[in-house]
Amino acid sequence: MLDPKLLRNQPEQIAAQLRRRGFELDVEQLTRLEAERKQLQIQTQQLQSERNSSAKAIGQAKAKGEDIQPLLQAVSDLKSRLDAAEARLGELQEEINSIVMGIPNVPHETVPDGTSEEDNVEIRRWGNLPEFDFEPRDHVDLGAALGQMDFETAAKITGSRFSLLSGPLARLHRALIQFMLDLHTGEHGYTETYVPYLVNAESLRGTGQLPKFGQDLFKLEGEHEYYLIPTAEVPVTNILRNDIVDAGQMPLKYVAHTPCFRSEAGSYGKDTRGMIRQHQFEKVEMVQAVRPEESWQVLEQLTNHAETVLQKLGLPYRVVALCAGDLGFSAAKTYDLEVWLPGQQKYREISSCSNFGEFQARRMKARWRDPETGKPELLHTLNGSGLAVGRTLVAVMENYQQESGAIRVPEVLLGYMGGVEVIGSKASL
RNA sequence: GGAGGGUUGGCUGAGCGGUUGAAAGCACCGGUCUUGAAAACCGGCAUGGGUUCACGCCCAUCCAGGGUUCGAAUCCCUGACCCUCCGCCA
Repeated sequence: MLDPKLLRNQPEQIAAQLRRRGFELDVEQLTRLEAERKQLQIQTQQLQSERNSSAKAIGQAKAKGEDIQPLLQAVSDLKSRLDAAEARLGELQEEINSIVMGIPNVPHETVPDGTSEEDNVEIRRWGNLPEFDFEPRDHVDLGAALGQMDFETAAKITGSRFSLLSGPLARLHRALIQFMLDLHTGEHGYTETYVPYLVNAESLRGTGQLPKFGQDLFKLEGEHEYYLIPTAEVPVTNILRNDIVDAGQMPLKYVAHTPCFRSEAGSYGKDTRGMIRQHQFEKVEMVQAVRPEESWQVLEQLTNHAETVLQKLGLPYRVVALCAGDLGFSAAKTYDLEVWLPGQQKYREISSCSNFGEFQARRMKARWRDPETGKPELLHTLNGSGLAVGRTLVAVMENYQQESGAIRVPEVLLGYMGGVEVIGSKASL
């Protein structure tokens, strides 16, 4: 949520910034509603003030034993006028609020211009692309040949966009999770958290998935209005909702592994092959809550934390700055990490690291006490995948494949693999 | 599933329907004292909104939403969440 004061006082400037990301702010409508609200609010408050003072006068008169009938007479029609004013004000505020909740974050000045993925800007590359003296296969072929990745059976159990892993490949998947958590807790200073995988609507509003993107979510039927989490960002960031954090505890750094559930509505026909785009996938997510003045520096650090995972796994990648038009709803700036997939001969997104500034914090009233002022102030939130586990598995399979179709286990994962060094060798079966 | 109890400021915790936006304690900030610190003492200290050049003034907020009333933290209804006991259970 943007600062309502800013929205009120300089709507044109904000509209210009939002236009960069392709969002058209109806300034005329907003200023009209605001003017109306203001006038109505003043009027309502005057009536309330009148009610309060007359009620007080009646109380005092009664205490002195005076006759209160004339006073009661005087306020007889106040109530109806006040009720009407309050009702209209409430409607108006609701209307304004629903508009404001639907306005995306303003892109940071360093975010490149552009309207789509095509305009994203490559920042840096790491690693050498693997060279094969055979035609590299993609993870679907590799997995099928191994007999350890089975989309048909997953479709039987549930439907499309689910996967079934087995044997050493399933273990490799788990090993990646352990490795990532150990790395972020052990070397990057994050606190491991275990969180609910079902969340309420308020939490989704806090991080920005609602009210606009309900169609991307799986919603439970039944007694409770609960949703499956689309990312750990939702439960982890909402730890701070309605909280005031002591300055001494900052920065707060959380890491969590969770499954993520996405309906992928509107992505029909896109990435239908393999594990790239699934309704259910595992992700290790880093979340930070920091002092406002630190957030831009922290975004760079957090991105580096995600990069470290790829570096340790020896997976070549590039870092891309999303252009304004490609930014997510709540983000002020985002770096995507794209890993090299030999099977597709392409870089594919494997992590997304964003600074949300105070956008999420304002929605969820996540604050910290600034020792300078002694006042509670909005903190800044950031998060990044560290990493998407399914896609990392894909990347490992494709980059570490052998001509035989076997998969060599990356060095850093050996300790998690119970002695398996090559998946698909006789020894692993 | 059954029966009770609860939700008040950063925290703990009082609160007869009428100067209660809210006692008290803790925490925090400032001051006195002290060589310094602690202790003691004095003072300050909720959030959001409106208005003012400013001092200030006004409005809202005691889980949420309705209701009763001239007036609600306080009474009534509904809901959410938490706790205790019983039952069931990984």
